[in-house]
Amino acid sequence: MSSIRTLAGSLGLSITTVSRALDGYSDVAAATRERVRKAADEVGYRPNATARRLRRGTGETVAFVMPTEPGRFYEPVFAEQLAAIGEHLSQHHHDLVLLAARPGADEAALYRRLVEGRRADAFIVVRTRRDDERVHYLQQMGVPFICHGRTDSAAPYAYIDGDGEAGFHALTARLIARGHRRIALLSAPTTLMFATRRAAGWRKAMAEAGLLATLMAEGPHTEEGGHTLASRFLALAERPTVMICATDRMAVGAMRAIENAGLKVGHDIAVTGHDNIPASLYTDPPLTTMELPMREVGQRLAEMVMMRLGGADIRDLQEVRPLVQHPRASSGEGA
Amino acid sequence: MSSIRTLAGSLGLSITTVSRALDGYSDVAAATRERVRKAADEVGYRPNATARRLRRGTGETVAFVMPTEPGRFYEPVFAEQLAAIGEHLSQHHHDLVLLAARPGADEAALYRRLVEGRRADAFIVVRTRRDDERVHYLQQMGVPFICHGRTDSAAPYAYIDGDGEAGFHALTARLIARGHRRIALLSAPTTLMFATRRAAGWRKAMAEAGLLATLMAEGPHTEEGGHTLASRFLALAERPTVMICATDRMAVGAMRAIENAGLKVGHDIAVTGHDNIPASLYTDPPLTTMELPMREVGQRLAEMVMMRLGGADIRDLQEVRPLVQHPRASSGEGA
DNA sequence: TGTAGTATCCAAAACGTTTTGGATTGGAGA
DNA sequence: TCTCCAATCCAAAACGTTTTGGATACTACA
Repeated sequence: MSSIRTLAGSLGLSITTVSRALDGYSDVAAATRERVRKAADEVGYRPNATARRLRRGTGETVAFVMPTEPGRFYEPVFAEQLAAIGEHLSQHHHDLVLLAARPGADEAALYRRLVEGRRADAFIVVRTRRDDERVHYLQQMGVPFICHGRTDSAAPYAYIDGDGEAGFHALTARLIARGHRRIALLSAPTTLMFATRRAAGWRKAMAEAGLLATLMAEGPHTEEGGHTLASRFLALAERPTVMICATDRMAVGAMRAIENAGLKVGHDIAVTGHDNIPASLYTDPPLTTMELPMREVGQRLAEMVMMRLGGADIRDLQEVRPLVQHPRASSGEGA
Repeated sequence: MSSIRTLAGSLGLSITTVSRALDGYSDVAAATRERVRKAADEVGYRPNATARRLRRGTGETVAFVMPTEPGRFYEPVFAEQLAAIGEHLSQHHHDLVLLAARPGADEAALYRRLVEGRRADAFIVVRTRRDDERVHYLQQMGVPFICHGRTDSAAPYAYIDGDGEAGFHALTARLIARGHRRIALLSAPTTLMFATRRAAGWRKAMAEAGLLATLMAEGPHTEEGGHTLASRFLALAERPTVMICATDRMAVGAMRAIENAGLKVGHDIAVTGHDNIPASLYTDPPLTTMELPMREVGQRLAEMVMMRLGGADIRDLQEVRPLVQHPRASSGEGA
């Protein structure tokens, strides 16, 4: 029944010695250690994770709560990131537990349940909002966490984020240099931090060129959202010559609206996105975009969680990464 | 320190009574139960999950191992399914732990670690293969699991699957009825069970119409894979008038290859896919596809796992679901 | 020979619950 | 008054580890 007990029994050793042999302590003879290791291998003994966790006082568990909105709103980006996080954490013998909740009451209750029941000893917080109650709560409870994205918190917190502001600034400046003047921004909801940052980059480049940053609208960051906002801009008397979209999914919707209006993307109107989703290479024409490589982010997120759990200082766990630009034909650039 | 102990102490009750009060046993007075409940609420007491699991002997944990291939190969479909599973499991106070491994040695080692260390008491197995060692292993160890997709196992196993065979059969028959004769299949690797099933449906419809099912090629189910296979078919002397793709991502790649060759999708050549990814509505023209709704599958998968853990018979947990067809302009159908 | 030091092992406590098997009390019925 | 039963509570065991604080035997050295 009790696994380490039977193993110890069959070897004529105490469970203490078996435990210490397998953990590589120096106070067990090399010969004994080998004997124990071999026997454990043979019977496929592996310490019961729950018991070890209880004794050690650590759950060895990191929680990832997916924000799910009602309706079709999944983030393709999550899958790749999750795979990277899971892969990396399991190398450190930690489990990634995945939960899902709609932002709001459900989400708050879930966080409380996880923290109070000690079901997770660290969190990864994604899709950060400008005023983010998840961050407030975790700070207040003193639970370690790493954000993917920034927030408007006064107290310091650990994060990794793509430099969306610099990315959109560079993109906008590039397009202005190519002669564009009426540059519209199709933004995601600005309660989301990433949308705010990207908008700031666009606005800054416009200001530097002495252009008015008036052509901005925000909506859901889906194909449909992009389609709706683009249609609105197309109806203008003086329509924009560029539509900068907050995400590739929005850009796909915008491209469709433009073509439906009998115009040619990349010729009559430039379109750009963000994320470099696989399909962006296969739109017609290929979509100009930029990205923060999700595998790397996932891996780094996992590393940062482990460092935080190891006691690393929050201030050493704040990273802003440059985005990789992919200029393509949808903005009259690239191949 | 010890949470239930302090709570009991502050109430002047034994920990037994506190525990039973919170669990709703009938041998504690109604008044006491209320008193305990209120006190627990006030101090935010929640039983330590690890301790409860150890005592109860159940990990309350379901594992989901994502198959990750090297290179860019994420499945957008996973994210939505995972969200649904996570949401549903957590209602039953179970955790979904997410791991990732490349099919092969890594994957086998991971399964062993999970099972032997009792880190999971049930599994969800996705992207099933015709000869699937994960299924063999779990059957042999007697660990409960549910497959998304079928496999060639002799022993019974629990699964939920879309009826890809019927779906591709219906689609092919529909296109034959519209006058098509040279119908090509752009298949995913046939080691994957879903690819085999879909191919079977296509082949059957061709046979019923007395047509030769020779135009078939297989490759990675990505945009690039679809592009490559489509290019190959376009080089044929007598090129196909339909390209049925195993997935929407392949279809997106195929559409691009066709347009690059100066042909018009939906007019010169019909293209179809499978998955109904959000972008499929926004390709030009909109992509004919079909789907097994992932939210429903995720939820059902979670339910089935709970039933299996509750001792339900495997034979009652085998479901094949019809696909929802979405005929659109890429095959000259729909709006 | 005695003693200190080292190498190797182990019994028992602890982690925070749930559950088992009573113990105690008070009231109803004889 | 005594017995029995129901209602309410509780002490202690158990879950399977890890860790603490020795115990034992052997070696080396004086």
